Amino acid sequence: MNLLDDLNPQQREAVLATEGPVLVLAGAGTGKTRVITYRIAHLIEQGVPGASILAVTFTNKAADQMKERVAALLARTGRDPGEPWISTFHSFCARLLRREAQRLGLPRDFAIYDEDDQLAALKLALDKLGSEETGNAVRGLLERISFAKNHGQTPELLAAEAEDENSQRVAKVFAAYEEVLRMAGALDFDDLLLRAVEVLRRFDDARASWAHGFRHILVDEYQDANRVQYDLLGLLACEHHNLFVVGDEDQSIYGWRGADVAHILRFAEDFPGAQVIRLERNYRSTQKILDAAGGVVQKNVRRLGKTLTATRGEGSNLTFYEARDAASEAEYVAGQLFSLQRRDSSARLAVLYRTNFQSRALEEALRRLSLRYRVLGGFSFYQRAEVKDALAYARLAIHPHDDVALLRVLNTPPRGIGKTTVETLRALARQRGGSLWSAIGAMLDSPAPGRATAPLRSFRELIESLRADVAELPPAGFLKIVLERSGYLDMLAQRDTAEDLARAENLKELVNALAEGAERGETLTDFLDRAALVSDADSYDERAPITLLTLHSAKGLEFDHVFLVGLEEGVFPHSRSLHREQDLEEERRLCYVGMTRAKDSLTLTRAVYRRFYGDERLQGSKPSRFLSEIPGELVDTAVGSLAEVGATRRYEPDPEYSLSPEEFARRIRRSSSPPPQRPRTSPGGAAARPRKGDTNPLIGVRVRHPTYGLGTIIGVEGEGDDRKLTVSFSDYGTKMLLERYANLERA
DNA sequence: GGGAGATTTTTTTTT
DNA sequence: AAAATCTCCC
Repeated sequence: MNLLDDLNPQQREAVLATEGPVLVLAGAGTGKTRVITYRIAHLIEQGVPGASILAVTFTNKAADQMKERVAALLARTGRDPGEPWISTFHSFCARLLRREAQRLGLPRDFAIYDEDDQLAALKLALDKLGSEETGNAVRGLLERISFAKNHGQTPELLAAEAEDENSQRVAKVFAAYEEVLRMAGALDFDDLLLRAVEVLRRFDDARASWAHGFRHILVDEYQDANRVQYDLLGLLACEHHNLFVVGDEDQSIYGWRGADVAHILRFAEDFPGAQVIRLERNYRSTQKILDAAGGVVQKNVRRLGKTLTATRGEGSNLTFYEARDAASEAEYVAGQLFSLQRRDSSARLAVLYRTNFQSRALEEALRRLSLRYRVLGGFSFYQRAEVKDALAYARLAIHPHDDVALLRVLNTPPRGIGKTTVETLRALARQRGGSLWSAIGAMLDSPAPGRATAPLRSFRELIESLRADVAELPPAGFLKIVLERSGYLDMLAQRDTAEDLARAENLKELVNALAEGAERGETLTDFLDRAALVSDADSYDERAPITLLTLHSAKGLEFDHVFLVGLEEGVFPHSRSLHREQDLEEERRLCYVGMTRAKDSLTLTRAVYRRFYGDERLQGSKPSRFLSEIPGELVDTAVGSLAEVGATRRYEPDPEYSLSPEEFARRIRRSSSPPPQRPRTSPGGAAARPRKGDTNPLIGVRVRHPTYGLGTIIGVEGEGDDRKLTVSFSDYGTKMLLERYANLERA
């Protein structure tokens, strides 16, 4: 049986072009993964050893899927798949670094810091600098550091070119952060890529041997490559030049993580002699869905452009539903899911949204109808506190100078080492320029015994004993000992709530997972790597009848019927993308990705009013601009929808909004467009009627702000110079302003 | 040192 | 609304 018979002419061309650089521009649903997997199978069939093939993806999900499919194809042809390297960029780099770590002076068993760890490390760094930053600012700093790293910056470089005080500070924090990681023997996600590139750049023999080893390199979703990943590919392909990349510039949705569409746009210049093959036959969606999605993304400027042709026929129109609020939006979606499922119990259905918080309303509605569903995202197993605690003990046993891990478990379970002691230890560590672990040693060696001496001593003994065991025992056995000796299980048993029971169960699960891993030959370090590198999206279960997921995690998946919810300005496109054209283009691509997940039907919904941050007020919204970018003739309005798709109705934020659904719908119908204007509010006017207990006459006053425009005062706090006003703006949501600075005028 | 209660923050998207 | 963080008191 010939594999090539399964492919169309362009796909076949891509599979057969085995020499030199190749760029496959593959629109959504055109068989991108198919081309990669068939190519791998074809190469192996041609006698290329599996181990000389490297295929990289961005997600574990994609990597797993690819492995499975390649194995299935080769089983068909009766070939032994050998061991092609199929993994994500990050786990490939981790693997490379495990072999090459010593060259860089890294411990062989370096830890991998996930985002939580990074944040904790950054806080430690800030603490060392005596900084006061909290929550918000810390995240921002981490982003800046990551950005710097991904653009080839070091703390020194950054400091050298810093022009203002702020940049100077970032450079300083960056340096302190790097020092925390260095001392902990840890690498963050960015480091994995950077350090792998460093090895290949600095050591000719290393580069020669890795580049020699991979005769064929294949890359999925090339549009998501950032600069470091691009560099890595260049280095790995430097000998054989057989670099095969597949991507779609219209599906580049990771710009915020450093992905640069430019890489795919100029592949042919970067790799001279590259062949470019286009796949434009779409096997997934109906033509109407493709045209609708195309209509949106066509508004983008930075793209190569392509037209997808459906092989599955025209299909039916999209559906639009405008609901009153998030709850009724969810109710509508749930109802539709219910009847779709009734019609065809094997149909695979999905609800896509921009941000995770939108899942809550949907979940409630689904549960009311007793629909079974899965939510992608949220807490993954490895992110649970108890799992992270257990793994932190393991990390400490391997590398006790890991401050982040140490702080995590120092007093978990409670053993009498509280804030004061931790502060003392931190001070000591700072002063000695060492880790907290060595500070514990120093403290215990000093003559003056304090209140925490005994607990610290027993903690030290605990970790020492685990250090001795970690080398001796199999991973699962070791973890069991960790849980017993640390008193973690006792703590859970003692508290004995339902939650603790579940935690204990999870830990059992973790021990099992380690045992299973060990059967596959995984070491404890391998397991820790995997725990750090898996993501929520990897738990995707193909058989689940209904899946709720974000647009980002939907990439690469397909469903029979798709519901895209929350199509409102500020939600999707996201409010933080509204002010930069390039961000908007990315949102538009995200919309394209979401729409093209659908095979048979696509329903778009939005809520007129939505609640944010558990605010008691509902915020009015404008329909997402994407709705008006879809050719109108492709969309039908659902029965019961409050408005047609094209209606550019505009709603004021409505602080006192409290109409019944019926009354609400009636008013909207009556005043079709223009919107249901509240009577102009004035102090004391009917519409400005304050809520109970609120007597401040300013409430309800309409004001104008120089940048935010028109708004309504909905809250007053404080007196005189420090008076703070909460104002609800039509286009910018609710803001808290210091009256003194806000420059407000009565409207 | 620890916990209860108050206060503040969170909402992009992921390896 | 829920989670994270802070504050205060025993």
